[in-house]
Amino acid sequence: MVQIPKTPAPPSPAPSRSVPTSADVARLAGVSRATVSYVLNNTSAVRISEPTRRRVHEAAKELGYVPHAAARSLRAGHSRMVLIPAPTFPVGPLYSRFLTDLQNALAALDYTVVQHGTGGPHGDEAARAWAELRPVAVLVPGSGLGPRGVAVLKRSGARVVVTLGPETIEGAHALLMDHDVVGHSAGAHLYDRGRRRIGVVVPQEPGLETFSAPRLDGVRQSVRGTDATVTELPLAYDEQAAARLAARWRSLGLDAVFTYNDEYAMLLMRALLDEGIRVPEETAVVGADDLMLGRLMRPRLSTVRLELPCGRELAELVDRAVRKPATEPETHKMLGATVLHRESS
Amino acid sequence: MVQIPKTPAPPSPAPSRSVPTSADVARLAGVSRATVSYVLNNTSAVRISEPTRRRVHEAAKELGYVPHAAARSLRAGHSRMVLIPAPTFPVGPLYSRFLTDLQNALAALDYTVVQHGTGGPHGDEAARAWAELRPVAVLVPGSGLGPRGVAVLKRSGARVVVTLGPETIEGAHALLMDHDVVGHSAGAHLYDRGRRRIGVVVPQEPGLETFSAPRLDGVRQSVRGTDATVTELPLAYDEQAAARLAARWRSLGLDAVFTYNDEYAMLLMRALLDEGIRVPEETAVVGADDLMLGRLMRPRLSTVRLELPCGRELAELVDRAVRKPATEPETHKMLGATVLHRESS
DNA sequence: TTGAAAGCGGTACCAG
DNA sequence: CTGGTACCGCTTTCAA
Repeated sequence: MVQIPKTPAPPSPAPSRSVPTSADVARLAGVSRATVSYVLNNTSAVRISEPTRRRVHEAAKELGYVPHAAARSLRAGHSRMVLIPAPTFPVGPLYSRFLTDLQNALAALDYTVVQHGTGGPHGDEAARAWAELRPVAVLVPGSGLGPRGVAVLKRSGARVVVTLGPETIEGAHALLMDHDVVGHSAGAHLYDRGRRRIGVVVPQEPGLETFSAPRLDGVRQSVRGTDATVTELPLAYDEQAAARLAARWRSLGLDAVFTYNDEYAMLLMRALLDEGIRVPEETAVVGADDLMLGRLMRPRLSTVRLELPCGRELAELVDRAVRKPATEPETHKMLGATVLHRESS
Repeated sequence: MVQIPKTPAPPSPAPSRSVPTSADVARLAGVSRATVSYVLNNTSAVRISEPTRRRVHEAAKELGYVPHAAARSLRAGHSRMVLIPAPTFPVGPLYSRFLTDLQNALAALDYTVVQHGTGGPHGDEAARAWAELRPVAVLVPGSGLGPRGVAVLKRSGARVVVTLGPETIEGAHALLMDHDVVGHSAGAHLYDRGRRRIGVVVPQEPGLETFSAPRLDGVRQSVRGTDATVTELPLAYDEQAAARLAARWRSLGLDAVFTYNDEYAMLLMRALLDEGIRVPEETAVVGADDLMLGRLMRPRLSTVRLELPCGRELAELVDRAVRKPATEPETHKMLGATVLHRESS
């Protein structure tokens, strides 16, 4: 039976140039849109005859039909999109791997993971832009999202908001990734090795305060109530700055330094060595993040290895929360830290 | 005037828990949905009285109304979403900065940038998942997208497909980011400095072939027709592997090595030095990507600095192509490379 | 200046 | 087993 289009002569001159819809597939297969939907979604509540299924599949393939996610989620009233704001600063291999793991784990649970490039600084206004996409879950690394932002997301249908930062936010699940454990480990390690005048490098680069402040704080905590002192050392990520700091090193009277991460450690350690300061005899140096390259320094760099939650764990937490949103926001302390003692401390 | 809901008693028991729509705003403001749309979009073709505008804005704010992007783009027939597949491997600070720049530039042109976490390896099936989102443009770094994938995207409404890779793909704009210029620069530099037996490190890590193969090829090209030889040196990113390679270094009889990038350079250089091989006297070492840390090595690491296109340029190209899709796919050679000669070569 | 109504592409009821 | 149809939330004519 030949299908006759309902509209006798559609004004569109070149139908080939437009995007195929399920109606086009239905027309070509000689069935209704409903049937197309049933077939392509393998709807179990409905049995479609094998010949029909084949015709639909063939028509879909021939037209290069791809379903329209927006239309689908509009109708469904919800999506399976997990939204993660894209980081605005260069991110280390650690976080990179974590993100890839997480994406794969979520993809395995049939979520669509999307990193949204935010215009302004991650803030409550950014939350509005995210909310427009009606994600089912939002994972926000770092701080910067306030209770208002969380509220906006929740009001627009997000069933889960998870913050991966140093603090708990009202209304959101929190994966407390408080970097203070890093500083704490480093501080304790240095104290145990007899160091008492501890410097802590704080990067000048913007966007890193989120991590550097808690790390500094962790060192402070670790020596609280002892006779050890903690000195904050602002440092920009370039050789001259490091050289300047090294030049006045002896006047600072420090016997140890925790450098925020391995990159700053390598930068500073090189400058110290060039200045004739012996490591670790005169000054112990501890970095963080366990970069491969730290092992190449002489002396080999001691470092604090951060243990991020594995992607699958987090993915399952998200999935659980999506399915049973009644649960109160949970707070988990997710971060572990281990000192890898090598030669520089 | 009190508004009376059209439906006498809607079955929804808790309307407070559902997402506010423009209809809710209209109801609260005592106007029609059309008016709400006009006000919130500042539609210039229609003049709305000031009191009405205020009422609408207040209602929207009170309800915490956020427009539904899917519904909007469904109605409009197009979106302003630019889709970029998320990289699946740890990415350097260089590319990281490039991406951030690009995102900002596109955001300034009022596009929504979204990185899509692909399940499988970037391929033509992944293109289907991207196409479901109906992005107006797709930027694909690396290779892995074939002509079929491009066709799928185009058929589902993408007005621009740009590949940022080593090769041109049928139907897509190509920003030829052929990393061969990196290898070429390094090879030429080494040849100029009298080196004739050149090794090239090729990382064993998966996902890096996209870059390593062209870089190797570039070195080959640079010495074609001369008496110089090029030797491929597979290397995993760990200390033992580097030590093993260094142990048999003298038997290889090489007087120079280009190491893919600075990280591998540092790894290998350390191993060579530990083996007692003098750099650069016996063997010259050149890395790539100009990492800060390379400067800290002794001898300071020579490197090839890659010049990525600036984000704004690319954003404008995309914007132009979106607005005038009639244009033939263009092919641009976007990559420059400069040798930074320091002490290791 | 404002409102009614027709869709955009899919899904899921209910009837046949 | 399949077709008709009423939506999902929003924009945009066309009338009033």
